[in-house]
Amino acid sequence: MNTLNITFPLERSDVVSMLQYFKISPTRQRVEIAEYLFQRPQHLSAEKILDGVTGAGNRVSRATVYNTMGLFANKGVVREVLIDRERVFYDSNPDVHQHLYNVDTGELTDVYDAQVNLVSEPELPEGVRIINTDIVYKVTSK
Amino acid sequence: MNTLNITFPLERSDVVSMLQYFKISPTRQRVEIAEYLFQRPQHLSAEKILDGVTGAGNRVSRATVYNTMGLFANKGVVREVLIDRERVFYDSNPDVHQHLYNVDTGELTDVYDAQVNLVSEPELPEGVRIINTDIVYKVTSK
DNA sequence: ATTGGTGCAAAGGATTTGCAGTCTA
DNA sequence: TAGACTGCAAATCCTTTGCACCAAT
Repeated sequence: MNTLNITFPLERSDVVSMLQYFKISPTRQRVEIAEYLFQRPQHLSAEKILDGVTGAGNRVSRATVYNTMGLFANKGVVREVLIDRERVFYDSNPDVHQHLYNVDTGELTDVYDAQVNLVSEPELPEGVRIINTDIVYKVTSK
Repeated sequence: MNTLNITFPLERSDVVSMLQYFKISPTRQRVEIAEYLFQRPQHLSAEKILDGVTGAGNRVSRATVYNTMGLFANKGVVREVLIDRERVFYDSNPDVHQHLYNVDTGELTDVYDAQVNLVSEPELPEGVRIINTDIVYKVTSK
């Protein structure tokens, strides 16, 4: 069901393989960051990633976290989620899924909905192709 | 096809009615901002709105533009579009539509796709209800 | 040696906030 | 007069950048 067929949590050796698959050289910092991300499918901000990685006893700088997440998002290792005004989230869930965003709490959760496949692709302008389709249900608890 | 049945461009008197409909008191600044927004369906950043309104010979401060757009988005006058990392866009198009975002150019365009109605609503947690559903097709021109 | 990667601190830039002044019912 | 609104400037805070140092081929 997912492209990468990941079994969470991903072990270090699998992380290295994955990075190589994406043509990313597995430096110490990148591996540690990816290990943290792929403990389980999750949505994390750069700050949380920094905290998590350093909290696990590794040394990484903020700049490297930002650089690395930009790289990962670009290569398709994670998906950037721009929903919250405050910050960018990075999604380590490789399965096809949608998001539920609670505007009151700021909570972001995954939704799986098979019927969403019925969505037809739109007519595209010349020369462009779809990278991905983001579907976000904004909800309120009021 | 759209809730408000707007005919662009919206005239001043219609803008006033619309704001009242949304329970927003139509101050001079708010009316001028809304007039600018509803000249036609469009996606504008706060900065562009400020430029546009002041460029039309009106006096509005940056803070008021931000306050007003926050208010408009909250009340449902416009829709906030969070796609571009750089800034928030406000969408004055009241029709049901989706977005096409070109990651290479930063261009944001509307898409109308009837078949999208086939999307089923997801199962929701207790006590929450959907405000709206955002669908964004991210495309590349490479 | 050359290229790529990292880290620190400073810079950048959109948005928010505090607060005083203004308007309006 | 009270409450709502506006505007200015300062503050905030996420993210990017410049640049020196380090690593690996």
